[in-house]
Amino acid sequence: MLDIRLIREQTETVRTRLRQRGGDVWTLVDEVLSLDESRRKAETEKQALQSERNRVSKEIGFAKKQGQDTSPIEAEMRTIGDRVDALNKEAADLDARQETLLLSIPNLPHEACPAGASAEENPEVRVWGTKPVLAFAPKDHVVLGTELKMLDFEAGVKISGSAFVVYRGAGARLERALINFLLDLHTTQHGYTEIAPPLLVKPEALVGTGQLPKFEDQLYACERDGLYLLPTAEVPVTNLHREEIVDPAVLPICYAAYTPCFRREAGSAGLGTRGLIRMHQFDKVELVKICLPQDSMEELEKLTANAERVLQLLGLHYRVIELCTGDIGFGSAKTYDIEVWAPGQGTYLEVSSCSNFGDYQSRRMKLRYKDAETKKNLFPHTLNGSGTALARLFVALVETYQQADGSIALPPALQPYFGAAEIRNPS
RNA sequence: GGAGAGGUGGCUGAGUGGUCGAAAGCAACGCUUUGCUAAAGCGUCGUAGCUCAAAAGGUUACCGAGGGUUCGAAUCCCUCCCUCUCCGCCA
Repeated sequence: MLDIRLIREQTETVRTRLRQRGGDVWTLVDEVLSLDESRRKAETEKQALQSERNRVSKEIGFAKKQGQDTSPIEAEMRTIGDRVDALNKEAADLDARQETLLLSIPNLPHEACPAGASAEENPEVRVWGTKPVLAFAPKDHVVLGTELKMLDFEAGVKISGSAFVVYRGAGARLERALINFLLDLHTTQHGYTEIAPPLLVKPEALVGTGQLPKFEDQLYACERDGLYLLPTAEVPVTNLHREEIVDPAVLPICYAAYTPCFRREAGSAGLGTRGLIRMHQFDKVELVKICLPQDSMEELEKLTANAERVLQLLGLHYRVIELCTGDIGFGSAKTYDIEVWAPGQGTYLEVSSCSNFGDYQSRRMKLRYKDAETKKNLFPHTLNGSGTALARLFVALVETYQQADGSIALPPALQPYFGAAEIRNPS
């Protein structure tokens, strides 16, 4: 969340930057400021009374020891107590309202975030490789996966409903090979520590990373237990250090985690999309970083490069785009999306979104570090990016490496993980 | 799920109604002494809010969480949560 002091002291800047996101969130600035003013007024008044009460209470203690009758003062203090209670309620109420409001205000886009109204204005940053040229009409992954008995969409529907899939045989094995390949790459080559987190998380964790309170309708909830299925490993992994004061010497902290991700995709336009493109459950390897504020932009570049490395090693053509102010996510200050080419789709698919959240998440989750010089507790910056999403990587992979005879030739990097060089029809 | 024990500052641990944000020890940091190390001495050493132009200072809150009793609560009462041990169940 945004620092209320920043809103107070640099109101115009905050308003302007929020405005760049589009919509009308910027209008919440005035609301939060007026709430803040009443809150502080109530607080100050309350504290003056409490101070008075503390002082007199001590005097009563002394007087009683000397055997004096203190009942008149006590009666007087009772009325002060009542006023304190009332003011306390008022202050607590205003504080809660301010907190709620602050939690629903998105992050400020960074100066380095390109201005723009919508996805159409996202600039392309770079392109790697070229679109593969096939000597035949490419099949899409649904056809390929079904023919090779790797993907069973009907079974997914039977067991769990639409937008669920069953991987089987070589498909299940390929998925597992990809997971291992990605984790090994990031842990042994890029210096990330592997994490295997719980898949059910508390609401506090989701507030910390920004999914709650605003996006509850996108989450699967286990109401009996007050837990949610995670929509991304970003949630448990970033929250590993929630409410901690970390030693700056250990920064940057770099974590890599494989987890399934669960998303309701309520109201999502693409939910009817054919195949694996948009599922309620999909696998993902997520990269998370916690670093010093001055390092976060450089870390974002590294993080993005680490995710790109996946596609390079797999020989998949991709492009990197930068999200403009009108398109970046709720908590993000700057985001790169990596889109891989899928020949069967004839389009680019987003397989990674790498974001610098600045101190937006760490403030929400009270994650801090003690500054070596000033000894003050400051908020570190958090980042995360997919490294990468598996389902769409699967799509790009089988569609790119499909052969004229309907088999799939796997790229060399994956062969040791898969245990074979190609996937053929098992029958 | 059943029974019991317990939750106090980075850690250990004292504190059963008043001057306690909290003794003491350890750890950490700074200074002094010291050829280095070690040791000793002195000092500093929680978090958040409000106030203040800022710093200093002042002030409030926080002893698992939330309520209650009281002029006054770490301390008394209630509810909840968590941890540990044992039993049951279980991958």
